[in-house]
Amino acid sequence: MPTLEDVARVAGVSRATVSRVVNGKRKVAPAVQVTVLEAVAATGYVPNRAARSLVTRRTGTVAVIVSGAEPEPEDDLYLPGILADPFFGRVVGSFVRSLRPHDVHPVLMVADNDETRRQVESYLRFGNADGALLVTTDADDPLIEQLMATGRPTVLFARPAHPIPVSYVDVANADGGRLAAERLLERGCRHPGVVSGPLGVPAARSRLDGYCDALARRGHAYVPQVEGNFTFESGEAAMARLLDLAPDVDGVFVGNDVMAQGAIQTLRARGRAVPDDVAVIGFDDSSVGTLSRPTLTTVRQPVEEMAAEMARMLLEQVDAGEPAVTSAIFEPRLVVRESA
Amino acid sequence: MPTLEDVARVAGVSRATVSRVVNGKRKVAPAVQVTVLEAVAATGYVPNRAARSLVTRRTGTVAVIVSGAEPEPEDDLYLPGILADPFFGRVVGSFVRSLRPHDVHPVLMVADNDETRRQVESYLRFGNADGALLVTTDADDPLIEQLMATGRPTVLFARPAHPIPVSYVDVANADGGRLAAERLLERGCRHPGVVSGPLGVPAARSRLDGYCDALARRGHAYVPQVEGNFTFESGEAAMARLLDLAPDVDGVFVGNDVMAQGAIQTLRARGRAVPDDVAVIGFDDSSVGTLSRPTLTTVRQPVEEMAAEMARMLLEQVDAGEPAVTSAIFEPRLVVRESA
DNA sequence: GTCAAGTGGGAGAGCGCTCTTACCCAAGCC
DNA sequence: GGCTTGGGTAAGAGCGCTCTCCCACTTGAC
Repeated sequence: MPTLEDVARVAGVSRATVSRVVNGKRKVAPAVQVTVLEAVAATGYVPNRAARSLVTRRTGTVAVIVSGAEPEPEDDLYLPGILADPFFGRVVGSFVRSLRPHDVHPVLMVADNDETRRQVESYLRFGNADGALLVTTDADDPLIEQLMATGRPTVLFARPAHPIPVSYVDVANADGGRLAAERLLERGCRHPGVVSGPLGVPAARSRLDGYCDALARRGHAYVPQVEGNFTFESGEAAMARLLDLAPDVDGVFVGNDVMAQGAIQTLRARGRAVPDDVAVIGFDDSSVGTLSRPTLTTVRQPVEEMAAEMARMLLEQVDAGEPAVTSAIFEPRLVVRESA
Repeated sequence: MPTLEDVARVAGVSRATVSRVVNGKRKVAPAVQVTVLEAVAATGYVPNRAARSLVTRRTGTVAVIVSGAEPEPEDDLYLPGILADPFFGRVVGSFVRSLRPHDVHPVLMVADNDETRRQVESYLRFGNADGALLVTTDADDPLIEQLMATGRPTVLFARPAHPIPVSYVDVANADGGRLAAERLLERGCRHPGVVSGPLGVPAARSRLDGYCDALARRGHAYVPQVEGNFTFESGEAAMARLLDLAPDVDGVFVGNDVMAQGAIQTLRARGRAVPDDVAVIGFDDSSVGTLSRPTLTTVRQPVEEMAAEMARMLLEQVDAGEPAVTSAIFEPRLVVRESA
């Protein structure tokens, strides 16, 4: 494995000069630069990350932390639900793509209990990664505070539940609700209803509020509303309750796609055609929406763009050498398919 | 940040002794050991990975490589399909869990074209990771050979298409086909058919063969058979062809769950009740199977266990200091739900 | 022509760790 | 009693890199 020393010898200059050329730090005479570059090519030199990291205090890696409540020991699957969600892969894939051009690599960590949270914190505190990208299912995850305490740059996916000086990206959830409302009205729905996510989750609340606001502006003072918990089964059950509450409902906005599938199932079971009798709009544009019929009209978060922005923010902070507090909010988009 | 030096000073011994205690390499007098351990606790010392890695030539990280054909620039999603598959998260989550107790961390890399494959190879070749865990959708991925060439330990998920001296884990695909056949016969199916995956894919072929073999043993000399390509749409289309080919079919084994969803959709559209008129069995136990009605009976790969075994194999090879060639085959399990 | 300022390159000191070598000292042996 | 033996510790040499001096040289102004 060739070292700086080897390159220096071949190029007939000192180690320091080679280092300067490789890192482009200080001015080097063009002629020397060419010689060095040739020597690098000739020897096949690649900098040793460990050695560089030892002196620069930079690792060239960032931690991608997947966090959330401890999983239930259901079946033989012992992982936080988010890992089994296609959303996870989309986010992570986008991270990889965004970091690669900067020669930064993501180290994956899972934090699902106090012990693992502590490990993650210590990993960062001791400089094993230059920063953290946190994807958590829990808007007031204790890990957020712990990461702040390490002093490393950190960027979250989704706004934290409580005000904390930390960077994040998020989608304009309320606007998503508004898009759904407008679409339903446009289709001619006269009796819109809603199946919201758990109202303790800020995102779920915003989607609901945006939806109801938009409807109120068009004269719908009262919107029958039931609450689910983002699972298929809760979607089935919530839809059943909604039908009991408002039998004449002809359009439903559902807090996420998985629940929307459940809702459609209930509608089918009760003999209501989708979208002709009842139109359904989901949220997320997860792949389940295209793997069933009717295909699901949904509100899409630009997940890949959001993840790319997280990476960009983080690298900026890492370069600056200290955490900053910024945010970016992305506009959701209505993806019209068959269900509404 | 405390260093070995600091600990040594507090404990009143030399750096070397502290190092010995921390790494448990050579015998140290019990009394001294206690003193050192106390000093470690008092200072909050944690070894610096970069410094250690510089001298040991070990990084304490392994590359988790997701590979496959270059994705189509469809919509604004530019990622290999596998990343958006829940399967990916299950595998990766299991890696993290298995590596963590050994203080090894996974670095995620995506290789989807020649350029990125080259980068991954170079990353490993230059010792930035101690080994590689490869999850590829392409059984004769060129990356396999490239990884072998780096001389780093490598373990694959799924047997490579061509004989190559490399370690892998796999599921007994043929046994999965057999399980499906037995289940259908047990239900009383008289006219079993099959929608296979692409026959160029070894796993798809084995599933088909296992299924047909088991049926042949029970007198079903001829099994109507059509081919799909693992997508929902191809499942819909293949099922339609199968119905045309064999209108009396009353049980179908489908090469994966996503196609099975498509098949069920076609059956429903043609007025065949599932499972009463036609029973359907999928393969994978992906989450889509529980997000629709009827829920899908399927053949489950023990993905988490398989991934854990990959990690175990890799660590063993890393410890041994050189690649080895071993394999482990896991038995699939039938998960009986509503569709068969 | 002289001197100050500016520019490019070299020397060398570490970064924090491991590991080999050498040393010390107590116990065992003839 | 002097010697070996061997466990246990200290000393110090790097691992490959960056970065801060510092020196040599060029340039421009007076």
